Amino acid sequence: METRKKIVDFIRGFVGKNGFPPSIREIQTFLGFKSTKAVKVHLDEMEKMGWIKREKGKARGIHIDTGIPVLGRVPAGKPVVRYEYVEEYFNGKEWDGCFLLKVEGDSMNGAHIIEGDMVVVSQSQPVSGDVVVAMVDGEMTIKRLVKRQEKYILKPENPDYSEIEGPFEVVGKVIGVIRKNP
Amino acid sequence: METRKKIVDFIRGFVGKNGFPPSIREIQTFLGFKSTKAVKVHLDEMEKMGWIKREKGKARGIHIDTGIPVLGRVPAGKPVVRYEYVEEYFNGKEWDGCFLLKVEGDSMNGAHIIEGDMVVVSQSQPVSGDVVVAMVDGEMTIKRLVKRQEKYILKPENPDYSEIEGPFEVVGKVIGVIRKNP
DNA sequence: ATTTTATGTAAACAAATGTTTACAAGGAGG
DNA sequence: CCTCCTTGTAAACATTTGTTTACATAAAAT
Repeated sequence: METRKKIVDFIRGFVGKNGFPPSIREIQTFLGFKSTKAVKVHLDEMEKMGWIKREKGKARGIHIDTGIPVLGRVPAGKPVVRYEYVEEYFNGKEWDGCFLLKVEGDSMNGAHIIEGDMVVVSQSQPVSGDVVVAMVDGEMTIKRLVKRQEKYILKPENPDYSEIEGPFEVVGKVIGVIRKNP
Repeated sequence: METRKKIVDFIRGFVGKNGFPPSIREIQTFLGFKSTKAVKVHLDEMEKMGWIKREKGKARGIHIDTGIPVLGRVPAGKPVVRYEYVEEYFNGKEWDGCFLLKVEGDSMNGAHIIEGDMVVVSQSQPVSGDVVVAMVDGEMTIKRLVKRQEKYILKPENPDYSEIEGPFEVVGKVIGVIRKNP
């Protein structure tokens, strides 16, 4: 494989495993080089090409996209993860500052949110139509917030459940769903 | 806030923002300290308590759980992210080596996988009953793999679609689902 | 009151790590 | 053949960064 591809792979793996990027000498060792210079030249080039970003002078100051590669349409054949085709990585960065809540019960089945799912909750102001987490009688519940006749109500997506008009407090807005073993 | 809580918060934020952990001196500056010693003592203590892990001697060698905090049942009131209550962080590490595919169409609605979802695909051997990604006629599709009369077929969860018996190749197993704006 | 402990300052020290300079081997192209 | 470019070696150099030693201060414990 081409040296620079090897390097990005190595960095990505290293970060995934250790939580921090490798030093230049660690990359050197991985490549089997006998000097740091060649590695530095490669990194400089890779930075120029936008493959990585760096904090000049800082130890292990490499920024790299991490996360799960999002594959679009792969030109024929099995979609093997080839970084040439990856335009995007999913790493949950858009969910910074949020928290997860595990879903119990089936009241949101209609919205395709099922028991065992984890919902990503953002503590931002929801609007009518949003799925929200609300406190009702000291219990947390996930429902859709709907404005009806100048009043907000909680509407389950499952017709077996009834609407909640009575006092509730919106905790946050559901901006994502994670399911672990479908 | 207590100093050590401040430190974990800072490290977590720093890693989230920069992709690598802070140096001791950067933590020192954040805390407004005038010496690195106090920080080191705190880090030593935090390591002993299992809050963090470290690679001795390595620059920025701090390991810390990152990701989105998973809140269980919070004792009354709004679930504010207080690290005391967090036992778990979601960071997608269990999905290492997988890739994501965007779902088009509604053939998996019955399994609560809908258009726009991203499925996490593992290239491991699926068994009957698993949701899989398969190639049919050069097109990728998501269906449930079912064994029927000693033969494997692809079964959509949506009754509007028909089963596929004819030649197909299983690409991988769907082991997770991510939905961005429910 | 005295000791102990926790926490921090001050100043060096040593190791890890990024950077630079000088040079060599090999291939591409004129 | 010769030059240019790429890629790598070799050896320092400079900065960043973890570690250590000696001491100060305040609160808690005895």
